[in-house]
Amino acid sequence: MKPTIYDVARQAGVSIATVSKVINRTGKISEKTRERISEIMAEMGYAPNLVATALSSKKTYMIGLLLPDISNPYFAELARNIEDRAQELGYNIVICNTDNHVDKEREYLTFLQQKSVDGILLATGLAHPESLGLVTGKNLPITVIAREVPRSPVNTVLVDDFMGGYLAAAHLLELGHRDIAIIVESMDLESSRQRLKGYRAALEEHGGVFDEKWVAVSDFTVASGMEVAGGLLDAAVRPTAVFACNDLLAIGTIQAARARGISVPGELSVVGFDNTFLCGIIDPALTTVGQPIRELGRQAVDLLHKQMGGDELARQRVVLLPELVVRSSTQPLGGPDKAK
Amino acid sequence: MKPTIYDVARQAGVSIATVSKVINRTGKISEKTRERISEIMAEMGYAPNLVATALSSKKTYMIGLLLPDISNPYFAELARNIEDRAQELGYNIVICNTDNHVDKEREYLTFLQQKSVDGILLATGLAHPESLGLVTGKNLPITVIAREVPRSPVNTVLVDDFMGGYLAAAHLLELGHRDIAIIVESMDLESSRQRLKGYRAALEEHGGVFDEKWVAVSDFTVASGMEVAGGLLDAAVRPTAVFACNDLLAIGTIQAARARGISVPGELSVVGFDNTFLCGIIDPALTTVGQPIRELGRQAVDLLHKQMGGDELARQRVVLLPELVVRSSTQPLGGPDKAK
DNA sequence: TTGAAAGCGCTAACAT
DNA sequence: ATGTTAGCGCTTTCAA
Repeated sequence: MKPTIYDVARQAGVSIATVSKVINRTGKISEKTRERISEIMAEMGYAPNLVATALSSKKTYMIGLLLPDISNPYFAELARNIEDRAQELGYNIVICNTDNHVDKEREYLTFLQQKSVDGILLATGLAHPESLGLVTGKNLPITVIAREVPRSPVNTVLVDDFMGGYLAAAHLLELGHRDIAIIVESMDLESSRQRLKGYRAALEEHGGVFDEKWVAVSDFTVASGMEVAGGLLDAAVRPTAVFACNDLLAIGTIQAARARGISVPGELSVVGFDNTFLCGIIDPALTTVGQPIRELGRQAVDLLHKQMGGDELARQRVVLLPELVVRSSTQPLGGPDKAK
Repeated sequence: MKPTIYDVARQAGVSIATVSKVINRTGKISEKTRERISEIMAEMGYAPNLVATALSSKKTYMIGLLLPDISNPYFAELARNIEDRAQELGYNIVICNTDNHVDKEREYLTFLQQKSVDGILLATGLAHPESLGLVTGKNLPITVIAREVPRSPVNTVLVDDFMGGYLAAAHLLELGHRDIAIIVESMDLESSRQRLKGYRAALEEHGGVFDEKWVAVSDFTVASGMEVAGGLLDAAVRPTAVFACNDLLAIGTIQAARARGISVPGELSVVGFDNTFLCGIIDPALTTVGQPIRELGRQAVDLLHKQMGGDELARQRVVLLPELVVRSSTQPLGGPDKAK
């Protein structure tokens, strides 16, 4: 059997309290006994049972991470950065795929609480206020990532989606495009609404006119992006540029264009959102609005960490700024020669 | 404060043992009291503290998953399937990114043990026998995924890499190719060696000759695949086909070809390995050797589950079969017209 | 500086 | 059918 603190104490001829103190570097212990006990622990191959520690100290050093689907590159990259930072701080990450289902979300939330995770990182879709209620108030630290939760006093880390939408549209407008379609992921997401608003603002600011016919809604898969983009491209009047609200949809759009013999960026410019590694992999390389995924992950963990530290800080919202990353999927209307 | 089993017992006027029994559906409890206690628990919003449960029952319902990098699509997809199955069985997954570093691997391994996870899923690279020793013997259930660990009595789930290599090469040979290069991920991996052997076997079986000059070694990134493929393509005599040992490398190969104005599949056929969702996203769509990722994940969890159930089953190795998935990145040597 | 002892919240014999 | 009680392995006052 694995040695316990009792075994160590007996072996060293001291009490378990003393051993506990050298383990945790708490209290006052003479240099001599500290060393002796340390040696003995090493010899015996002793390692504290962290479940017992958790029970008495009420800290599990576990963080629950809720996201729609870890196999989605955006979330995979996010998860990676989160885990890295958490690890640095001594925390483990428990992943929970919700598929944006309210039930799954709720199920995980209650389960994680029973497991006494120290905090929760919420990067999943429909952060229904009701679901949030499951956590909020029960003084379980939580921070929401990349999701705006209006009217809820929770810590949040996100990118400026409005600005992102603006950047994408402005880029296309500057290239001379006027018939710019936008494909949003879902109107249920505040981030989608913000990106749409940003797109609209850019349009109007540049003397353009916002037209409902250029707004298409899909879900978050390549396939649905392809389908929705197809509808746009088959319409009587076809857009010369498409702003897809995430890279997957942008890729779907490119595929839809290819299937119809429409060249990108020759006849159609495409802008994505997220700047996942996919952008560099597809052809043409995708111009996109880059989210600082790494920072998003780190800041979220840091913010949560503060809360978990008992820091009764006022709830805050950290807004990171997106950045336009120009690659090869966009070009001036009418071709590079006629560049404005 | 959250109610404990004592609160419930007091409220119901019974002993905690009775409450425990209705929680766990163990022992004999009259229908009446069961219902009454259930109601009371619901009223009080009682939920068992799983840390305490874990301490006394010695089961945490946590599984540690070690993989190189969750942001790699292959592992992300694997992780997704693993989490799904684990969730069905009531287990949570703790992710650990090792970057194939022996130290990180070791660190996580000891840490997970202290946290008393019920089992470990090892999908990380250099499963050094020594590292394995950290777990093996300490009767911590473990199963290794997609990694062959020679001479170690651990449960394993993997695909037949030899067959995979064979399928890839045979496909190219049947298309008439003779100058077929292979890019392996790392010769340290048994899977790489097996794929290479399969490739070689196919070659020789088809009357070809194995030539060292067609074997290139890279690591597991798109960039390195691109670089290594570049070397192959710039050589005096250029291959007409490349078998890359994973999709990322295959994509790198396609990019290297594109950068040189070499058309794929026109002048160069490319086959990948894994069948991640990337295959359908890039242009041309990638012909690849498909791993049954979903099955891999599920079977691994199931196998681990048996062990955790105390099933003293003999160690076993489950070998799943790969399948060739033909898409658009391969074509007969000399063009589709001259198809053999 | 060190130790005794009372929890933490639950499970599981063993009694009743 | 229900209750008593001794742990599980550790933390943390409070004494000594």
